[in-house]
Amino acid sequence: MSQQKSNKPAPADTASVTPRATDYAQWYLDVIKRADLAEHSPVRGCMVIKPHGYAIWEKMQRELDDRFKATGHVNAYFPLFIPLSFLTREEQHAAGFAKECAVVTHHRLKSIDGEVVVDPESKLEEPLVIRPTSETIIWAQYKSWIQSYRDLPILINQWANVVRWEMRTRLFLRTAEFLWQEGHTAHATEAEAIEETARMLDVYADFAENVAAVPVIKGRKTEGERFAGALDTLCIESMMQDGKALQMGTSHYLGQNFARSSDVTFLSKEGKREFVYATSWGVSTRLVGALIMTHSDDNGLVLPPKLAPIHVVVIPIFKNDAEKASTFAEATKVVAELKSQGLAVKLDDRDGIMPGAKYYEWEAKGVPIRIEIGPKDLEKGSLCLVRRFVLEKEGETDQDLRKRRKTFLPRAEAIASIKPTLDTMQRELLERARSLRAKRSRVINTMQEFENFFTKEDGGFAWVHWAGDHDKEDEMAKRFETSIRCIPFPDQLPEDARGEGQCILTGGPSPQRVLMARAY
RNA sequence: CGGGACGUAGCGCAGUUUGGCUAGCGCGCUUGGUUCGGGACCAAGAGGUCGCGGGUUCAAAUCCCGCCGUCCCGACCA
Repeated sequence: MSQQKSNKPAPADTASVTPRATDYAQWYLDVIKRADLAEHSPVRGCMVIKPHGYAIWEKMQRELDDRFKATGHVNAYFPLFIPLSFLTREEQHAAGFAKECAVVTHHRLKSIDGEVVVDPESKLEEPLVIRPTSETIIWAQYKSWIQSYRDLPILINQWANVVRWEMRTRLFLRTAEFLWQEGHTAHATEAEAIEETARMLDVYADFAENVAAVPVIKGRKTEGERFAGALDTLCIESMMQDGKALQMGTSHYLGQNFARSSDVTFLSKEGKREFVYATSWGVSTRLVGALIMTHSDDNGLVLPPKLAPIHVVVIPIFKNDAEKASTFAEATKVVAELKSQGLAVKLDDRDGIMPGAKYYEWEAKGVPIRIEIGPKDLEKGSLCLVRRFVLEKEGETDQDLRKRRKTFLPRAEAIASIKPTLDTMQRELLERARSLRAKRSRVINTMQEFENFFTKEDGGFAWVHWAGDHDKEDEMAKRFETSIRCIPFPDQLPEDARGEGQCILTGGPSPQRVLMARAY
């Protein structure tokens, strides 16, 4: 954890790779700032996503969008404003979002004595809610699109912003306005909709693990944590470096609730009039927060290569004009060769900045590989490759770690090694996150163990048998600040956590363990 | 929305208790020179509605009132 006295961070030598939980919130903000990802806007609870942060989100969008297309979905766009009466059609849904809605009530301003105010004359007949999610407005539209089973399924995704007026906000994790994608599908049968719900959860899990290198537990929310208006909410849960859980994505089976409240019916093959079955699913810019809290270290952001807007940064090193000319010439060539391999490469040709300063800067931004090109490399026909991170070895000092990140290779070999190295880094990040999660996961059989785990020890993921009801869940939440993150699918349980047992609270029979943890 | 802390140059802060000279410091920025393989140095320079509004006073960054914002802790949550 770097203690910053000025805006110059502590030297990397003093850094530890896994930040301590107590300072975690501060560390998190520090990484965001140093990586230049985002900042608070003067607008209440809102975030400005800066170019580097947005570039990462764009990479995520593309990876997700490709997967949506591959599973037959198409993109569309629906309005930002939801008439109040639409939102309240589905009772539970409205109740769930009631406390966090921004509402537009007027449509005009007026100048009174040189001061611009809301014109009271311009009051809307019906208030417009700024979408906290789009189920209601989309289903109002689907009504006119669906008459026959031949119109189904509708498999639509929307990339949009939504607003939820949260009391307390944190950059990327919870902001008043956030960017996301929301899929809204309509089906003729229950089975098809349920299948879609599971399919999209798998898409999210695939993205999380194979692109973001964030290992996830797939499971089902308890009744209390279920999406407002859904019959079933599936989710992926991941563990951050401080042991807390983060919900990374949800996929809801909505049954016929929204079809019923918007009166969307169709004629089946058999000529029967039925309500349409629905799903919705979404992930948000919170994923960027997950990325930061899963991989980064005290030197700043660490990006999985698949989400890195820049794969390689090339830094020429020189002492005089002659050296500058020769190293730049070589650097330019190297950049071109790497680009022709389809890599995103940046040449840092800024003048008057010490090479060391550049190293720190690009490391803070999470660029996976740095290539240094100096006179010695030109002489030897070699390149100096430095990886953003390598897997730590037991008892290794920061100095050793740093040395091990650096390799000198003959030029051709170096250039050929970039892609495989990126692949390795991608794999190792997932591996590292998995092993951290394993270290902080515990099969727990008694309340005493549970209490120790979350009060005396650092806590993490607790696998416990649970048969308590809703109130008992709240009780646990009050006592330990933990919640049931999900009821995992059976194949998601660690080997030693499988099978039936007794509830740690009531002693009643429990068919399987659930995942309990503190959460963001 | 409740409890706490804070708001002074792009960033980090001192100054506020006890009102008083032209509002300071470090980093960053600009220019020139020397530097350049892990955060350079010297010199000169630019940069301020002291969060906003009102009040007290000969005089307010400093005292009083109101508002706004940020962070931390609760309740709410992707």
